[in-house]
Amino acid sequence: MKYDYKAVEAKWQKVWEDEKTFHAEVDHSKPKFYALVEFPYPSAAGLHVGHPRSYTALDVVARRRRQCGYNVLYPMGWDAFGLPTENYAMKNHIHPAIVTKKNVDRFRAQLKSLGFSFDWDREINTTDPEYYKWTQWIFLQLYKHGLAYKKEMNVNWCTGCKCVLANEEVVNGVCERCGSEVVHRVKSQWMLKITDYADKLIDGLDGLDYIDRVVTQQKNWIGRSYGAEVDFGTTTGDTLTVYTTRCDTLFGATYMVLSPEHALLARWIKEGVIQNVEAVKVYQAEAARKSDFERTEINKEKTGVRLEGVMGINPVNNQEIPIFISDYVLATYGTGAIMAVPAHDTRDWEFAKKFGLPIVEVVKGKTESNLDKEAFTDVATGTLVNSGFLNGLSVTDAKEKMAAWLEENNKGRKKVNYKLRDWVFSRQRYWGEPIPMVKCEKCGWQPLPESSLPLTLPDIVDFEPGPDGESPLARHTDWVKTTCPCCGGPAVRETDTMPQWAGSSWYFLRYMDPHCKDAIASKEALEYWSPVDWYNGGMEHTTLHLLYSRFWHKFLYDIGVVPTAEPYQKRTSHGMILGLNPHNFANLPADEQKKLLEEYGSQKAAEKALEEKYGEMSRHPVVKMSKSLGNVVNPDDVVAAYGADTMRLYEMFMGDFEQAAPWQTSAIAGCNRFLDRVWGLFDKRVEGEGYRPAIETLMHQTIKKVGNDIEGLKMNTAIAQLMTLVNALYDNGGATKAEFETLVQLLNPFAPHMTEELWEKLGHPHTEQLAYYPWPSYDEAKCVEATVEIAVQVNGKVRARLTVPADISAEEAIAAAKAEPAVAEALAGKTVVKEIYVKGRLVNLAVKG
RNA sequence: GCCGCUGUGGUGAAAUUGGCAGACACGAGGGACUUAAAAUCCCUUUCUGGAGACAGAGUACGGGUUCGACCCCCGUCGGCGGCACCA
Repeated sequence: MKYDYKAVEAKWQKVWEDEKTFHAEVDHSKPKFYALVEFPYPSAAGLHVGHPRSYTALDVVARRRRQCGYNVLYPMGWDAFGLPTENYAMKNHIHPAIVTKKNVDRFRAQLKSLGFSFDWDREINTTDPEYYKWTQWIFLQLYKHGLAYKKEMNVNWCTGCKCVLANEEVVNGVCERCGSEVVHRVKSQWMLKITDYADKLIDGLDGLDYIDRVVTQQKNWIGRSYGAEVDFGTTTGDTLTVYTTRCDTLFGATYMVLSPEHALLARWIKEGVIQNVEAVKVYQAEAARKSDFERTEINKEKTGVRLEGVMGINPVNNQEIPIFISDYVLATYGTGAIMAVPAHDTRDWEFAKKFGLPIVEVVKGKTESNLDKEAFTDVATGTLVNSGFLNGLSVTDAKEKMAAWLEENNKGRKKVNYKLRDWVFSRQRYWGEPIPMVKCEKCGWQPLPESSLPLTLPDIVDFEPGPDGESPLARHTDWVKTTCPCCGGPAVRETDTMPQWAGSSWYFLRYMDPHCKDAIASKEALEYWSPVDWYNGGMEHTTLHLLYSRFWHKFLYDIGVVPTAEPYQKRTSHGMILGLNPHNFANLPADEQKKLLEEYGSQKAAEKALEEKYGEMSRHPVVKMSKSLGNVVNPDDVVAAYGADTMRLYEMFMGDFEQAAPWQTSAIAGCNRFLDRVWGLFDKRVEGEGYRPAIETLMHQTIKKVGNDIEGLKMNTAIAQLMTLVNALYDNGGATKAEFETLVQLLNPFAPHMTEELWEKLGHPHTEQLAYYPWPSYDEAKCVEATVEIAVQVNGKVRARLTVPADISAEEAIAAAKAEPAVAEALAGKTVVKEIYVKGRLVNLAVKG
C-alpha cells in the first residue's frame, strides 16, 4: 500500500494539537532541556525554505531529547514589530496590527504543516501589549540604573527608512535593511549604555559553548584594545591627550592629528590661536558633509590641514611638533586625537609622505627595513632604537617601561579602549514599542510609573514619517499631551519608538512563563528553565540581536531579575539556503546552452555575453534566493508535493548544517524515495527474535551513530547511516519486528509523522506515542564486527586485502599479509625495514632495495 | 589591508581527525517488468589505457615532514563571510 502522506500528516498533527503532546511544564523529576530557535519576523512573503532548516535541526534534537528522558521546552513566537509591515500598511492603507495578524496566521499554519514539536501554548508576539508591557518595564529599569539616557548627537540617518539606525545596522555605509544611503544628522536620541558592559560581554564568552566564529566576531566587534593615554603639551599651554596602543614609539612621534570634530578646535578658533581659520573651517565643513559611505570610499588618499599658530610638545623629549586635522582620525574613538608615528604606522606613513613630514625610526626589525617604501609595523620582532631609555628593549618591554614612565611623570596612564559604541535606541516610526517617558517643562524627562504600563500605541491611520524625520506619533497631540507623573503639570510623551531589537532582546525569558501577570516570568519558571541550553540562529545576528540580548540579560542579572549571568549556554548557527542562479551558463537548460555556444563560438564568450547582460553576478552559479531572480522556493509547494517528512529530511540531508547549501529540487525525490522504502519495509517482515546476526552489528552501529550525529548537528551523515541500514535490510529480505521498530524510532525525529503511523501499525496503541518512547540503546561491544577486511600496503600502496578476525595480533596480521601472493611478489628481492599494523585497518610494509 | 572559514567526481557531499579517498544521495548510461509511459527493481558510473583481469594517475597548485598526508608544516593561487583609517 502506497504511503498517503497527506492523510497521515494531517492525522498526527491533529493528535499533537488535541492532546498537547509537546506541552512543557516545570517538572523537577526530570532534567530540563530548553531548545531555542530565532523566532521569525512574520513578513508578507510567508515562510522561506531557510526558516525550516534551523527549526527542523533543533526539532530533531528536541524530539530525541524527549525520548532520552529530558523535560523539553521548544517554543515559538513572533518578532512582529518592524518596518516592512509598517511600509506595507502605508501603501495599502491597512493598520499594521491587521497586517501582522494576517501574516502571523499564515506563518503559524505553515509551521504547523511541517510538524515541529513546538509548545504552542507558549506562543508569544512582541506586538501584544501584554508582551511589550515588559519590554517597556525593562527599559524603565535601564533608565533607573542610568543605562538609558537621552542625548543630542550625530547619528546614522537612513534616507530610505527616514529613521535613525544603530551602528550595527549600518553595513558598508548603507542601511542593512533597505540598502539606502546613510548620512549623519544631529538628533536627540535615547541611548543605551551597552559600553558599560563591554568587558562583561567579552569575558562572559569564556564559559560558554558558542561556535568559534561567533565568539571571534563578537570580540572583534567589541574591539577591546590595551594601550595608554599620553598627555601632550601645546604652545598655547593646553593639554592635548591622545590614545595609543604603541606608547613604546613615543620618541618617533613627529606630528599630531585631531579629528575635524575635536572640541579644542572651536576654542582655538574663538581665541584666535589658529592663523589659517578659513582653511580649517572649510575642511571641517567638508568632513561634516560626507556620509560614512563617502568617508570610507575616499580613504585611499589622505587629506588634512595643518593648524598654523600652534605646536604640540612631545612629553618625552619636549620637541615641538606640528598639529593637523584630518578625517582619518575618528572623533568617536579614543580621545579623537592621535600622536603620529609615521615610521611604524601605515596610515601615519601615508599622511607623512603626502605632507612631507619627517619619518623617524624608533623600532628596528631583524632585517633592514626601508622606511622610504613602507612603515615597519611588526611588533613581534622589533627592538627599540633612537629612544633614550628604551633603547635595546623589545616592543612588549618598551610598552611597559614607557607606561610606567608616563605614570611616574604624570604624563599619561594605561587605558583600555573599545570599538563598541552605545546603542541608539530611538526610531522615528510608528510600529514599535512606545518609549515610556514624558518630558515635563519643570521636571525634565520623567519615567512613567510601572503601574501605568503598558503604554499602548494609539490607534492612528497616517503612518508617514514627518518631513523633518519626526515620528508619526508626534502629530497626534491628544496622545502626546499628558501630565507629568512627578508634579502633575503639563508634559509631552516621547514620540519615538523602540527599535526592532527591543522585543527580541528578552523573548526567551517570556517563553518560560508566557502568561505571567506580575513579572517578566515567575521566579520559579526562571530558575527552572534558565539558561537556554541550546540556541540556534543566523550568523547575521551575531553583532545585533545576539549581542543586544546578552547585554540585556547581563543587566537583568545584575539587578537580580534573572538567575544566570548568560542567557544562552550554547550557540550554533546554520548555513544559508541558496538558489541556483538562472543567469549562470552552467544552470541554463541544455538547448539554451547550445544556442549560446553556436552564437558566440565558445563557452567563455557566451559567459561574457551573459555577464554583460545580467552583470557580474551571473558568474556565480549559486546565489541568494531572490524574487527578482525567480529562484525562491516556497516550502508549501514542497509539502504539497512530497509531504512534510520529505521536506524535513531533505533539508537535513542536503549538506553540512553549518555550511551554505544550494537548493536542488531534483534531490528531494531521493529523500522521498527513501521514506517510501521505509514504509514498504512494513510488508517485508521476516521471522525472528531481536536483531538477526547478519544485521546486528549494523543495528548497534546505527543507533550509536544516529544519536551522536544528532547531538553534533551532523544530520546529513545520520540520515546516510539510516539509508545504509534500510539498504541492508532490503538486501537481507526485510526486517524482523525488533529491527523495524528500532529503525522507526531512529527515524522518528526526522520524519515524525510517518514513523508515528508505523509505530501504531506495529501494535503500539495511540496512547503510547513514539514521541516519548525511550530512545533505543546500543551495546558498544556489539558495534564492532567479529571479522574485518584490512588492506595490505607495501610502501603505502595497496597490494592486497584480506579478511581477519578483528582481535588479531600484530604479528599474526603481518604474517598473514606476507603470505599473500601479491604481497610476496612485491617484496621479492627487497628488505623489509619497517612493519606497521593499524588495528582493524591495515598492514603497511616499508621496503628498501 | 586585517580576522575567520573554505577549495575533494557531472552535482550535493562523506572520510572514525595521520591509516583502503569518493560512504550516502542526485544526475547520467544500460537492462528487467510494461502494448507504452510513470513508478519500481537490477547493473555501471573519479580519470586515463585495456575487450578483460589489471596497470597508472588522482583531494586547487608547488614543496616539506612521515612507513603512510584530503588531514600536519612552509609557500602560491582561487572562493565565501566579517571588520574596515579603531591609532
